[in-house]
Amino acid sequence: MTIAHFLPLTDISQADAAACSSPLAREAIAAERADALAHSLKALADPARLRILSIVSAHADQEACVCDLTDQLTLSQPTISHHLKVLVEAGFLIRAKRGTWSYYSLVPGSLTAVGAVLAAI
Amino acid sequence: MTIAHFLPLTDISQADAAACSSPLAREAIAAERADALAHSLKALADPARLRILSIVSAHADQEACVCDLTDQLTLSQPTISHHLKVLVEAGFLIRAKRGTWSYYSLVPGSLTAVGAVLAAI
DNA sequence: CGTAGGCATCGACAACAATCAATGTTACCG
DNA sequence: CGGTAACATTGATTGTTGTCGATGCCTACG
Repeated sequence: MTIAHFLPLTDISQADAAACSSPLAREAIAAERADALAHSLKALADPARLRILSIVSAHADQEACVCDLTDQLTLSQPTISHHLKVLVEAGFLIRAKRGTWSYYSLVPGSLTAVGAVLAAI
Repeated sequence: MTIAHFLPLTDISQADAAACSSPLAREAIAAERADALAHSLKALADPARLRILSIVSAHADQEACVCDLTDQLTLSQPTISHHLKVLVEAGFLIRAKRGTWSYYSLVPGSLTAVGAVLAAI
């Protein structure tokens, strides 16, 4: 009978850890969740895309067409289309084509959700 | 005397906008703010770095040494050092060297701040 | 129909970033 | 001191990404 019998199992496993290590208060994020979150953040981590989201969000009807963006961003039209595609595929924008124009609008709650996950890390 | 005299100034300026455009409810994000936010998000937009932050945050004393990270991440030690440097320079981690070991801890509120800015876009 | 305008896609290129092996630096220990 | 252990830095490589010109597609309009 040793003192180990009176310790919780986690303390026994800690005996294997390095000397510098301290106990865990909870589980760390899983690898797949980190991958998914990183994917979302990668879509947001570009100045042009952040400005696109902000311009869309600043419109009274929460909608902007590509011409609104080419006016305000000093980028070529193909580049803006590329950024829009990234944001749509990441789930932050949805596209609505009406006539000749394409209108982009925010997916409600998508930015808030990412922000909340970040704050919970 | 035309009808324009009875319209608010914003409507007059809107006359210059393209036909597809809708009125703005507020200002969009400034270019420099977008740059700064993108820089922060770029530091976070990597699975390994998110896991590092989570592992640090999961420790009871909110502190982890490099050996904790090399144990849990399947990455070489130089790569982990590189990610740690990125997170320190972006203002999410601080480094405390004690003896042979380097201990990394979260900068309080840094993640929450980014999350809040995101949600406000 | 033919033409023009709005937008998406393609292909190419340059800049950047993630990774690792090798090496350097610093502190501890015998 | 010499050796070892923990971590940082360097250099090279490879994959990724932002950007643009050229082109294609679709819709409206005369």
